[in-house]
Amino acid sequence: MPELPEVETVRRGLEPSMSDAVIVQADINRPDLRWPFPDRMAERLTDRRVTGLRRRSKYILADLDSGETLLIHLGMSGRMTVSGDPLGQFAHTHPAREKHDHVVFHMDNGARVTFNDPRRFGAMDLLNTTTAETHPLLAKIGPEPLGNNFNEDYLVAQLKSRNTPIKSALLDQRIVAGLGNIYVCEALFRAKISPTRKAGQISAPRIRSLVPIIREVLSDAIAAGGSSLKDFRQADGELGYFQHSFDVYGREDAPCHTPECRGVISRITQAGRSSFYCAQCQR
DNA sequence: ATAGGCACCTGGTGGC
DNA sequence: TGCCACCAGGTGCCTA
Repeated sequence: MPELPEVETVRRGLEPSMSDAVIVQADINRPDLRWPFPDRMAERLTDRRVTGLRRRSKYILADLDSGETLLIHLGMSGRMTVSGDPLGQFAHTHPAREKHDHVVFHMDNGARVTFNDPRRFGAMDLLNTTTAETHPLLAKIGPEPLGNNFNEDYLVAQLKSRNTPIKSALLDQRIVAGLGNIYVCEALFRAKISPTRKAGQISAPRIRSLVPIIREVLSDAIAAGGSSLKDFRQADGELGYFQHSFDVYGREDAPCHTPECRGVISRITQAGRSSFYCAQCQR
């Protein structure tokens, strides 16, 4: 589910409940997600004020007044939802604990933030705020696609000597952060580039064209409140709308959206994952 | 260094 | 209903 736009949507949804609020209780309902939780995680979170909520790639980073930062990754199926009354003005009830509710943060404003993740590919860790960028999970990640360090010259230089399909290259988080299977397919469609084309053999002008397109695809999705598939929900439980805007993802055998194009969308497997594209107009 | 494949885990869907 | 195969948003790790 969660690529950069979904993670950013979740971050924004959590902000009113978590930012500048104190975690008065942390329920840790199992010992691990993808990896074991850090030592004494509940104690290290309890009574800590969240001083800021950031996002880096697909990670949410909650800065704490202890000088530590809580790192959260949603994996494939992770969700974070808010219940209760963040303003703390009214009596309210919280929903019962559900299956796969692995971590629950009780905030001093009355909000409850629940991390639910059936497949448990997600992760949490605690790291020093000042050295967060050197954390093993963050150290090798490339530039933010919506930031200034991701630009045309950079992408051309990165892809120039790559012998891997452009699809795989754009999924490589070391080249650019935050893209996943859906938005790579969508960006390549808008750029009219076949996912099978070797990155290094695509002309510089076409590579350059990918930069504003990637920015646009991600911005559109964030503006729509995230997408992704079937069950993506924003922190307030509302469904994201971008899923209604997919041109290729999940549209196997459906007509190509390019005006005048008579093609239908194909699904192929690359590196074990589905790629959707129009073989007629993506070259 | 780079590229490709597997593993981790659960649930939903569709066919028989 | 039951069983089974296949598919799913990610990414660390291992092997050539």
